[in-house]
Amino acid sequence: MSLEKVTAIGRADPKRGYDDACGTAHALELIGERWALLVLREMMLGPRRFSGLRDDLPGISANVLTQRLGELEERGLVRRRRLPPPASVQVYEATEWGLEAEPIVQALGRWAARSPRHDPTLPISGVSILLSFRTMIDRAAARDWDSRIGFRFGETSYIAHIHHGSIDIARGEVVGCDALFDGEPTQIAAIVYGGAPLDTVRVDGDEDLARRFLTLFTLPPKIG
Amino acid sequence: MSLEKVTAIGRADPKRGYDDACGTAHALELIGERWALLVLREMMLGPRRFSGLRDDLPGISANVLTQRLGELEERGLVRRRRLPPPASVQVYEATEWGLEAEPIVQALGRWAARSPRHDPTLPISGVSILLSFRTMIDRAAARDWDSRIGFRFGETSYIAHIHHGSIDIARGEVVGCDALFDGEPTQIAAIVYGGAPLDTVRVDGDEDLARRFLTLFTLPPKIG
DNA sequence: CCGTATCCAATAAGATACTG
DNA sequence: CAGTATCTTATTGGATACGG
Repeated sequence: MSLEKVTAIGRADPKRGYDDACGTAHALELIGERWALLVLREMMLGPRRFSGLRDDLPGISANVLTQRLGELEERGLVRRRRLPPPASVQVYEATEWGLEAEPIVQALGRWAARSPRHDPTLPISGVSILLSFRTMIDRAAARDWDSRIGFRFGETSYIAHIHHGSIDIARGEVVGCDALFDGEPTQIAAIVYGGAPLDTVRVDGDEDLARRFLTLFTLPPKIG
Repeated sequence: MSLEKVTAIGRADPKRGYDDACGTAHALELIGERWALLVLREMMLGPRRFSGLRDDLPGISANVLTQRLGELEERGLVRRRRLPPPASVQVYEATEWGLEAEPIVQALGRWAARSPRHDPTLPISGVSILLSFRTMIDRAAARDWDSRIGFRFGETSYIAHIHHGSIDIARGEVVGCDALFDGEPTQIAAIVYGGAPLDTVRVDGDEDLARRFLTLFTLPPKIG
């Protein structure tokens, strides 16, 4: 009894708390561990499998991913679900509350984009680049849009619906799109944010629309 | 079997980066270390001294505070300044860009306030409770306000100016206030967010106004 | 292929004592 | 007061091995 209790109190409950009523401090107890928020980010556009998470989080080790998933689940941010047969695979999905953390992801991203050290040529995941669109969209420029842009990143595809200055993103088949990008997320990022030429990815449909789409996203000015 | 140098080279350059172009990941490289964001938070309402930071971050050790301050300075979020004689003390202040991290602090705080594990009776710093007012103010309820509320927390005092649904906060002498609170930040938090009685702190000036002020801040509903 | 568990080396954090 | 230095503990990441 005593051995179990000690371990539970000393480590499991608040792993290493801040003893601070401030909501910010509590948030850091929930999602402040290394990798935790990035794991949650990867679930922002739908459930993910273990290996997908691992692939899109370069550098995370399997045991750390297991541990983070367990913590996020225990804290109510992530749910583990087994898909019905014949798929029968296990997936991890963000809970309602977990999805509500997107403003945190956005605030961090918007702020860090001004960093002189930010390197937009590093690899980036499909979820990240699409979420960055939601963060960086120029609402004024997109005010009169009503278009569907598809993205195919290997196995997984998404549709972005731009309308009334904002952008909805859903995972799903790329049907009924006005334009379709097919390529590596990192290439798309290089084009949108790094000014790279469009020819490193495949574009189907209305290419002019695709070009104009890419101009809807602009990084804030660097500091200095 | 394995080469010793490989690991050393592989991780020497970026201390322990995420190798991810996503802005969120970069933000975590800048302010994701333990304590870093809370140190920055304490500077959101003006420069702070080493010992003040230490006092308001219960549990941080001196060496970790030293290290975080050095990292935040090196990354351009914090500046070290020596006040002119006769004060001649060293203070740490957030840079412009550091101050721009306040939306991150707010997003985290707003989100975590819905946590079932959040304990508003823990100790809280003066800066934290005042920043929480900025996060939690009911803009509709404060729309027609134009009042100055003073706060005296030991040595340090602040004036909050509520007007047009928002709230400006500045450190400084509590002159020209319509009401003044004098007490422990933790007590104020218990009153505002925990429904504790008003009599644990001293209130000067318009007590009715002070009471109405306290109702301007409401926590979002808990999840469940 | 999907995870989980275990062992090990490298870091980061915490506690405490100490110095200008 | 404002930090350093030092020692101990905890966490992380990598490799690997193991069961479904």
